[in-house]
Amino acid sequence: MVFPKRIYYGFKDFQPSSLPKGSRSSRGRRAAPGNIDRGNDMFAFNLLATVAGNLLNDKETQDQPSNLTAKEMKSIVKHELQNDNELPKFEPCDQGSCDEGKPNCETLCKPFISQGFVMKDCSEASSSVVVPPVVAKLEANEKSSYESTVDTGKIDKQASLSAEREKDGDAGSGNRFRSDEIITNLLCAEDIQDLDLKPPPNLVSSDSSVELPPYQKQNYTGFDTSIPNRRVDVKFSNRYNDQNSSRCYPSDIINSNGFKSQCIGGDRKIKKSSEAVFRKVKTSRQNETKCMFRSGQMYYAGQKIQKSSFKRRKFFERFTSASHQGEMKSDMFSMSPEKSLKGETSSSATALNAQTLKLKPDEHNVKCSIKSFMVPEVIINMPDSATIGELKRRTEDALTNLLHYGLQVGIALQGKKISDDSKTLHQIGITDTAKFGSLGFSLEVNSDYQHCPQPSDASEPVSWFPVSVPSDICMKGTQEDFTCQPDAARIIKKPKTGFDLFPLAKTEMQDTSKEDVNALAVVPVLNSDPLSVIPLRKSKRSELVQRRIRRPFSVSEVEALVHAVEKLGTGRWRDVKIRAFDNAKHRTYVDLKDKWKTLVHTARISPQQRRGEPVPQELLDRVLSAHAYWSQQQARSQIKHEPEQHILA
DNA sequence: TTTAGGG
DNA sequence: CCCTAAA
Repeated sequence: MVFPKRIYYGFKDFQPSSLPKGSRSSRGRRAAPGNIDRGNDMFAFNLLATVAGNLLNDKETQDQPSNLTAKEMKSIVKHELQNDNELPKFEPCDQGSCDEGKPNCETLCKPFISQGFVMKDCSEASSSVVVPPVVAKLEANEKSSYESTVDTGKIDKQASLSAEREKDGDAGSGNRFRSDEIITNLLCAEDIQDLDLKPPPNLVSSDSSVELPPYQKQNYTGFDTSIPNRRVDVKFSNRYNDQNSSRCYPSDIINSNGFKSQCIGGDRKIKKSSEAVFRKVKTSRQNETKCMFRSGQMYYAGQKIQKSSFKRRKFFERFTSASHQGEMKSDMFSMSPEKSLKGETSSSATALNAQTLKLKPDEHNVKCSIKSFMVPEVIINMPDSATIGELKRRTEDALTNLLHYGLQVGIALQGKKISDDSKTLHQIGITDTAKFGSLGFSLEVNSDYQHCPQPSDASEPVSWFPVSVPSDICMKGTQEDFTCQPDAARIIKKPKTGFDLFPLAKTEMQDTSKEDVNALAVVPVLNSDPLSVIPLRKSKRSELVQRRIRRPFSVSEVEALVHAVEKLGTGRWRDVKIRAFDNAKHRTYVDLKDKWKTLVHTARISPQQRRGEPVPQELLDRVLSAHAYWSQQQARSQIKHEPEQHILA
């Protein structure tokens, strides 16, 4: 997967009068396309996209044998995500677009965010004020140059798509402007401050609900030439308008964290199009507002982009039609069927793939290239005095956290979710005959997120630490709402990357209520539709429930377990749990029972056969003796009771 | 829900 | 760790 390391933003004067007055139903979660909410998804999305894009890193292609099961594929993808050691770098206002000598972009952006960026109060939106969307568009300033980068066989297709793009572009030309302008706008603090972000009267709503735009539809075109250097970008366009855009990432822009990319014609500016809808809501708590990020798409750039181009394709209908309300629309990604000779692996295949997926003779290879991910809805609660930088880091925290614990990978084929993880790619039809672009990846919230460790969890490694920023982060899942105990998310795991939380300014810390200081709370998104609140495990998609992460027992845990079992015996796992693991929320009594089972087994095998962290022999001896003792007790009690029952009978 | 045991 | 019959 390859994502741009930086995303550029530009602000364009909004045009309140031209904004349609959207209907605002009480349910309000899904607004009709084209309503007043259009626009600001872009910013929200890009915030997320940038973070996630960086998190996801450059896992560009994956060579998968076609007998790989969907489950395995998901596992691999997730593994890729989680193994990404790159520091998330969150740059909603890209430094790269700020010329030297200019004030830093956080300062520039602050007036923007303080005026209109923050939009929604999750809890009580007694009245809402709709802020006109601030539209940012970065338009392609080249489209002809890219043809040379793609296989000739695809030229025709691209040409036709180009034509379509032109057509659509004209339709939306009113909002388009050149990237140069955008960047200029972005860089001019005065301009930003001069923006009149006050909403027009007709956009003030007293409705108690806030209407949110539906998930963005995506138009996607991607041509994977299977030649990294000739990789062609995909393009997304949100549903609000079908304007096209394309982008090119000059090396000096994209380069970040060692990520090198090249762009022929490096003087050209990045091109991209997206929107974001922001709304402002009066909140009960003054000085605090919440950012609500709707899901969006991530843009990506190939590692060695030489040209970029956008073609369009009506692609999302499949997804939307097949999608359940509240379900995150599938992402796009392309797959290029690719036959592999025996033992041949793609040079871009990751080490993981290389060692995990050994191709058998005559096995077909399927090359998967993830083009983008959609990010589940995230709501971030923070004071409006916060700067963009804080928002960035807050979002980083949230996404980092979610990537570690809350996200799983979903796979869809032609818009239809693949629910059977055991099916192989071949069985599903993802083989030679796979149609280009028919496979979708998505990031989803997994139900086990509620199992995130708690501060009281004594068995948790010290790497758990309280988040030092006050924030509430709501996240809406893909298929199901997920909930997390409020304090369950007050800690996040410090990434191995050494990613540090930003220190909040003292003044701001003081302004924040104590209750919030250590809260990185994942709170359930209020769902106005009770019918949609369906327990995950009881849904038909139960197959999608992610397996809990493996958490090997530490020696100290084993010690506690052995001690408890010595005391209580082997048939009272609930008591063992309460006695020794009451504060280890991730250890269920079933887990303890299973662990005991494996301990007994471990104790019986030779030390050479044992794996994992070695358990002291002393403990294993105690396991055996305790097991023997309680087995005997159990047998005795049966002998003792059976006659009684016989007598009673 | 908890136990017990196979997968 | 998961799944689930049985209690």
